[in-house]
Amino acid sequence: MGIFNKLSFKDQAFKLREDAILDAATRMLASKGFDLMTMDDVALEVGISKPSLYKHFKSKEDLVGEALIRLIDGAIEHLGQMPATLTPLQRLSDLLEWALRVRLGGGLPFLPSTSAHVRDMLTRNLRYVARVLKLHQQLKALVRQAKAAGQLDAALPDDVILFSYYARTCDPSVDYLRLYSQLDDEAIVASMLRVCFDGLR
Amino acid sequence: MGIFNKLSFKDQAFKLREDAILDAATRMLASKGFDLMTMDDVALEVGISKPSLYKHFKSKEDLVGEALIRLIDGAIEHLGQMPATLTPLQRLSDLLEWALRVRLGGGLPFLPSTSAHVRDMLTRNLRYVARVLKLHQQLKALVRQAKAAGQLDAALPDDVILFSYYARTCDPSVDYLRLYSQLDDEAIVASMLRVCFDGLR
DNA sequence: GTCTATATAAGGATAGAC
DNA sequence: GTCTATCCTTATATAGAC
Repeated sequence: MGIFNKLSFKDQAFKLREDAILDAATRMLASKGFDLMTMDDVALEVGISKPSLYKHFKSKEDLVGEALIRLIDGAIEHLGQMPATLTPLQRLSDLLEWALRVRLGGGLPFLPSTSAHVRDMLTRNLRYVARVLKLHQQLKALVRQAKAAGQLDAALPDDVILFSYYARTCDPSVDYLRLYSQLDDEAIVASMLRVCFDGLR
Repeated sequence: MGIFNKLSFKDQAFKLREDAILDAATRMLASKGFDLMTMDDVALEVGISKPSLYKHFKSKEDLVGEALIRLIDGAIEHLGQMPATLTPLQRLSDLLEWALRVRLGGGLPFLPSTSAHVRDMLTRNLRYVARVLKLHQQLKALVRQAKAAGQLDAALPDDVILFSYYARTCDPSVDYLRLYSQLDDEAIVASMLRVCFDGLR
């Protein structure tokens, strides 16, 4: 029994450290991007050595994949927690707002991959692809409901709406507005939502 | 006199090769992005050796900067050639359409820098910054005219409109639509324009 | 000015001691 | 399981011959 408790404690500590690693990786991905995030940096930030890091994640690709899976799961969870009273369009808007706030708070956008390298890497990560597909199906259903209710432009193909929607979560204008405009985070979120659904006109 | 002609010929050949290098770099930046574009690849594609490549451009950053300057100049030139009859909004729409077609044809988006690394690099390139600023001023004037004429949402700050506009030229949804939707290039351009100015609603 | 050959540096990944 | 020390590959950049 004592042995089992001891193992359990170890496992708990292991799990805690794993979360710390994922947190650090997420922060660094958000600030520096995939290519400039080094395993040395992550290990240093967490306060462990590189070989220890590799005991948790067998490669950099694996680590990044897990961080993104956690993010997608957060989005799915946020979708599931929404009050039943919201319309499909309100759900889409609410999730985008959530994603923008996560990002402005130092987190990651989903669809972080404007780079073909990262995109290909993620495509080979079957667990990641499965999660993204699950989220994609839920969002596709919302888009169809919103279109049927006249809340989204029915002349636009589903794919166009969905990919444009994803693209807004990783829109570089957020970074530029933060750098070069006087808007605070609240105003940035509000502007992005308005531009997304109502356009520039 | 003969010597001067000879030098002139050499210079011409040098200039031609320089254009070939920039063409190759542009194609590779568009397809692989900054980090995966190697100087070896560029030299190989042009058919010269790496040291020769470094006779033309003193660094990878320099080469990429020149390629992007050429691109921005193309945009400025396209703006200048527009018929005088176009309204400010039509000019903005026309330039975005041009940028999207350039990109779909294997070229580059301006504002290629969703990566902080590339963005910082370009910020240090004063010649590039100067060109971008020139284009930015022209577009800002167009945005203000369009707003005054009621052709753009006056409730949106200029910065929001401008950065969102730039972001549409490098929108990752273009890549995803090409990969995963049935739309041809014409339909993609039309959809992107509609989404940009009228939103998803 | 062009090449072959090489210096140099960064970073992903691991061997082996404890 | 954790560390120190190291390997190995890749890619930028250059030295030096012709």
